[in-house]
Amino acid sequence: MTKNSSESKSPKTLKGLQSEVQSINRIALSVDCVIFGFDDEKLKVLLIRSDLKKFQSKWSLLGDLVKPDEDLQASAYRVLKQRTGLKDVYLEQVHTFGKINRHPAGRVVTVAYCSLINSRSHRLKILDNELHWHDVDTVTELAFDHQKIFENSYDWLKKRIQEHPLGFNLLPNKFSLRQLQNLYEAILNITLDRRNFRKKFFAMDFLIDTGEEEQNVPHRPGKLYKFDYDKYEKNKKTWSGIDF
Amino acid sequence: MTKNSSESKSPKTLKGLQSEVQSINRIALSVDCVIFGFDDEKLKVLLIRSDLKKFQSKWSLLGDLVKPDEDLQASAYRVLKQRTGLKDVYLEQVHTFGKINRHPAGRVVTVAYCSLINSRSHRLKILDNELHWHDVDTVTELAFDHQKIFENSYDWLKKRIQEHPLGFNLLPNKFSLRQLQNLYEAILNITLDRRNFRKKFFAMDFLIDTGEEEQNVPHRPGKLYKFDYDKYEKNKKTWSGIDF
DNA sequence: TTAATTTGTGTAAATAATACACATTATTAC
DNA sequence: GTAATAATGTGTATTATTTACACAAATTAA
Repeated sequence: MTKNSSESKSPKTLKGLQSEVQSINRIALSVDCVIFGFDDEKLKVLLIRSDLKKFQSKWSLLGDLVKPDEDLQASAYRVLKQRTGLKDVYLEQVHTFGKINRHPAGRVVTVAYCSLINSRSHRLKILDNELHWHDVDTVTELAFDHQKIFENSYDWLKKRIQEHPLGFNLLPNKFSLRQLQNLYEAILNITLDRRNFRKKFFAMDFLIDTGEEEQNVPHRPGKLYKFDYDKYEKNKKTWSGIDF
Repeated sequence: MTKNSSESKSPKTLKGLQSEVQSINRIALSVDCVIFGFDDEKLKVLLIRSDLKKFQSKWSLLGDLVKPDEDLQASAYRVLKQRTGLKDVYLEQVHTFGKINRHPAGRVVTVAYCSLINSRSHRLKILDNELHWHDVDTVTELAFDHQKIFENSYDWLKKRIQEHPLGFNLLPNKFSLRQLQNLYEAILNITLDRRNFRKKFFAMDFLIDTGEEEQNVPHRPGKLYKFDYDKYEKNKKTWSGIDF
């Protein structure tokens, strides 16, 4: 194997390295957002029709190229903002996909971000019929390698939500325990015991009783709770080590 | 906000996209490997003196620019191979770091990989005194943003090793349960009950009794075991959802 | 042969997870 | 306005998992 300059062990000048960084060694970098929403008792993911002719009939994740003067995460927030009109939403990096031929237009490495949004608040904004919420269990054959990215992100979410109470990001500010349980059941695709579920969440002690109740339900109304973000942020570290 | 071509919603030709991908929108991409080893009852990480003058006195992770025709993971394997002479080692992507000013030579986005190697097998190869194993608890002030990358990777490892039996990658092919326990204690920085530890590992049923025993120990010799990689691979999916 | 050191093993107690039923509160239909 | 419907709100017994803990056996070194 021949040694090129980047493998050499002699100290480099900053200038030398700069020319390497600015050389042909550059690659297009994109972000793709897997945007989850929860509505109608179902977990949804926001997809757009591919704007590439080759994939005309296929759906794809929302993404864009990262600009050279833009933070990676800022880039993901930009995509979110453009497509949903929302900012200050939950967003977390999941994985980077870099197979050489994953994109037909050339080498594009993409960083996948997972976002959770409360689909009530955004609904207004989506008038574009090229943009659509899909039930997660009907998502198949996305464009590019987006099917794989989606599946990894959904697996990631299933796991992550069992370690951290992220679900609140998918619910309205005030929610009933029934809504919360429906959410968990939809994401994990299981049924849960109501009493044990309630016991578990109360034990976590992140629910604030708003004193309010559900309105206009054809049965006994449930209490409405808020999530105690402050308390969660404070206790987060002592829970479950990792937090990027 | 002005719309540029990548934000337009009209279908694109492949050619149009190609020019975007090949345009100024390109960024230097690197991989950085956090290579863990275990020796002398301590968890170590392999570091190299920064080859950049600005960071002359500082240590850094092992990394290199990704080549345009190289898979991301292949790139990490290349770095590993160059530095340790080892291949077929455990390697997994951890996180991508993309702050604008993280690198003094310009915009470089880096993908961090975590690698676990058995430091016995490699030791031969490391004659370069610019390359050194550091106790993980003495690693401070690495070059670039490598301190952060290291800390995230170490946190990742602590978590990951409690969900998957990765530790075997850090041990010789045949090992005693004491070695295995020392490893877990070193990584997690805790002490464990010997009987419970053994019970737990035997219950997992991934240990193969080799019929051999330790040699030349000044006390009763322990049995030597091998890790059943095949069995682990088969059962992996049914355990713990995610697997990238 | 004795002392020192580490291996190998089981059980009881505490904690966490699961299974399960009925009274209460509201709406709707009659 | 009474009865039927439908969901909320609550506690306990059972099971499974995790933790705490002690002594005999094997080897080396003195």
